[in-house]
Parts: sequence; structure tokens; C-alpha cells
Amino acid sequence: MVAELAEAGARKATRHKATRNPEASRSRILNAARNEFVSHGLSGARVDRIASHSAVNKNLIYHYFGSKEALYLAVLEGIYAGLREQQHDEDLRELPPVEGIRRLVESTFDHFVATPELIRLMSVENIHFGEYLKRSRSIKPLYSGLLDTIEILLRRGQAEGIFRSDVDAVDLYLSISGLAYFFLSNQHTLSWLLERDLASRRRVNKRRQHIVDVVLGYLLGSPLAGAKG
Amino acid sequence: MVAELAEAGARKATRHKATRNPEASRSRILNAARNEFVSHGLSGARVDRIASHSAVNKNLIYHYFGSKEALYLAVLEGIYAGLREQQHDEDLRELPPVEGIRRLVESTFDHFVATPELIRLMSVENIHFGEYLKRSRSIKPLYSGLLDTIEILLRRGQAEGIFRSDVDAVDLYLSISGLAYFFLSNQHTLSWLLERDLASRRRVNKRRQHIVDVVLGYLLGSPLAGAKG
DNA sequence: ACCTCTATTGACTAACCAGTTAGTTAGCTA
DNA sequence: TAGCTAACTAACTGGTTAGTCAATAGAGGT
Repeated sequence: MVAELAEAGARKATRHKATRNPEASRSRILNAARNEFVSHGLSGARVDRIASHSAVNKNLIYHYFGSKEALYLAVLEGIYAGLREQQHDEDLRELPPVEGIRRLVESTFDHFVATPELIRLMSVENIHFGEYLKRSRSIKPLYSGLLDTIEILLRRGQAEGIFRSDVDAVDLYLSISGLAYFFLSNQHTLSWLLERDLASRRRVNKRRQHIVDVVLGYLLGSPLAGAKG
Repeated sequence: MVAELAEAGARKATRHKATRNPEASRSRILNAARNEFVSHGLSGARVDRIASHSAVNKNLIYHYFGSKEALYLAVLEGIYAGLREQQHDEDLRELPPVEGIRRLVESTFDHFVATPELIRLMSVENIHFGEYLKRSRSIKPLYSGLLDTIEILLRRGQAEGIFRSDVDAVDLYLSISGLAYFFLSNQHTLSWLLERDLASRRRVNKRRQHIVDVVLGYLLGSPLAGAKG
């Protein structure tokens, strides 16, 4: 009994982690939660595992976030916000159209490569029909400027007579993202099925160049070449 | 007691489901399992739900498939095999290159649209790092011919001087699939973020045409147009 | 010194869920 | 028709898991 008390006192004095630190606890939880949801999806994620990896009592998670689903939503909002922060596409609007589109394609690809968690969470969220993202109040406003940027670059390129005239900004955005996304999101099954290591540095660099070629090859081509008409 | 026996007899004679039918039971299980895994993913799927939807005792599932994971693998094999069956790309090898590629693009897109389960299961499987697909003995052989078909069409198009010369078959396949896949796999989040109904008939048709334009626009363009130099 | 708010904890619970046990029943074959 | 095998079932189990309860403890204000 005395020994126990002494030990508890020693623990408190020495290795105890700076008593209280709400911000740090909260961010450790979010961090561990992101890893957990990214690795196991929403249903596969375990709150106990998040607690132990963030070195926090499980109930603290409920204290801060209320439920597993609310925690997932917080993680989701963070990752989508990060995507838009990285894009700062406003800067591209002033560039020559070819250069602006090229930069957009490259930065989209690069961000996907640098943040694998993003693609995995996007997949997870779509498995759940996007129902959690739809609950977010903070995400949608971030996306309003993106299509505008593409539209501006497209219009200028068309006015200059170098881009084909029948391009829709939404379709172009979906293509730019899709060309990068599929290659990364389905890397595991594709590497195995095609018997190529799609994660290799060489392959990733090659892919980056290919995507630029596809998008610009399309935009710079004439509308009727090869069309079904 | 007598009444009970009579009732049991009547049930057996009339509304009882043809006493035994292993093939039917097995396929009802597989069917319900496909829906369940497609709707909830692997961790979110519930064996009890599969049992009740297939109107079968839960243990029959274990009798036939052994485990939840083995059942998932059976579903996965079925859906991937279906994809390759539908593609019958051998037929395309004889066509003029532009026509062959166009058909490949269109049929890939059409099959994705017609079989939403396919895309969802591909996403689910990649969340799990493709580890179940890799256990399959039956799937990989089906994919060996696909790249050959693309290669043949590419070579002929290049020999005829109409396709650009720097195209890799793997990259082209990834682009054809990716252009269709992302649009469909992330339809829920994208529709909400972009404030467009991507599931509408008009949008889907438009997307199909756009993808053909992108792929052919790229292939028919000259390698150096807009390249970084 | 005391009070109050909030961070933090350990122990608990009720529900859930994959998988099992211990059988019964139908149909085929010798 | 007896015996065997596979289809099929009901009830159960043990481990897991999201979420709760009841309390302690630190920090800032008064």
C-alpha cells in the first residue's frame, strides 16, 4: 500500500505527460483517427485502437467528438480542406492557358501522390454514398472557385485559338482528376492484374507525364478528329 | 398434436420450398452476399443479413463457403470474371485502329455503367490493399489478353501514321479505365461538391462522348504539341 | 483557501456478431 | 429398406465493440 502510493507519486513527478493539454490531446486523437479510418475504413476502424494509438483514454474521444461517426466526419473535413488548400488554383488564372492547365494537372497529381490518405478516404466516403461529407458545413464553399479557374483558362485558350472549342469545364476537371485517381486508388489490384509495379518511382513519373500529354493532347486537338459524327 | 402434424404435412405438400436445392441455395447466398458486400464493404457486411436475405440458415453459408472472407472472395471472383467476359476484346483486334479504340473505350464505360457493383467492389478491394484478389487463382489469367489487344491496335495505328508514336499500352489502358471509373466511383461526393447531378442520363451520355474525345484526341495528336520540352 | 469548470481516467455494460455445436431431414444407393 | 452422405436448422458461445457512468484532478479565477 505504501509502496503503491510511493510509486504513484514518482510516476506523477517524472514520466507523467505535462498533466493537461487539450489541444495536443485533440490533435493526437485526430491524427490517430485519420490513420485508423484510412487503413480500415469506417466500419473496420476501432475506437479502442484510436484511443491506444493516441495515448488517450477512450472516453476522451467521446468527450471531444461525441461518436465514432462524428470523429470520422472531423477527419474527413480535415482531409478535403487540405486538398483545396494545396490547390491554390487562383494563381493559375493569370498564366498562359497551356501552362495553367499543365500546372493544374501536375499539382493535382502531385498532391494525390503526396497524400495517399486523401484518395483512400475519398474511396471510403463514396462507399458510404458520400453521406458524411454531405453533413459537412465547411467543405463545399472551398470548391466553388475551382471550376471558375478551369473555365477562365479554357475560355482564354479558346479565344487564342489553341484549345478546341467543345470542352466542358466539369468534364475536364473530372478527367484531370480521374486520370490520376484511378491509377493511385486501384494501385494494388492493378499492379497484380497487369503484372507491373505501379508504385515504382519510374512508373509514377511516367504516369505524370502521360496525364499531361493526354489532357493537353486532347485540348490542343481539333474537335472533329476521329469523332463519330 | 394431430393438428400440428396435419399442418406440417400440408406445408410440405404445398408452400414448402422444394425441400432441397443445393445449387439454388448456393446461388441465392452468392447473390445476397454480392449485394451486402457492395452496400457495406467487407467489414460493414453482416453474415446474418446475408443469411436472412437469401432465406437460408446462417450455418449453410459456413457449410458452403467456410468463412465470411471466403464468401467475399467468391463474390469478388465472380464480379471480376464478369468484367472480362463482357470485354471480349479479341473481336476488336481486326478493326481499324481508331474504330477499335473507340469501341474499347465505349464498352469499358458501358460495362461500368451497367454494373455499378463492379466499381464498388473494386473500391472495397483496394481499401483492403487488394489482398483478397491476390488470393484468387482464377482471375489473373483472364487479364493477359487485354494489354495485347491494346498493343495490337496501337501498333497498327502507328504504322498507318495516324496515332502518335510515344504511347504506352499500360498507360493507355489506365487512362481509358480511369476516365470512366472516377466519374462513377466518386459520383456521390462529386455531385455534391460540384453541384451537378452526375447520375443524370444527360450527364452520363455526355461523359461517354467526352471520354472518347479525350482518348482519340490524345492518340491522334502529335507527340510534341504542348509538351514540356 | 475555496470554487468551478473541464480535462482525464478506469471500470463497466449492453448489444452485436462471426463462428460453432449438436443435431434433424431428404434423397441416393446397395 | 437400411445405411450413408450432404443439405439444412435452431440455439448457443465467446470475444469484441461502441458507448456510458461515476469519479478524480489540475488550472484559473475570486
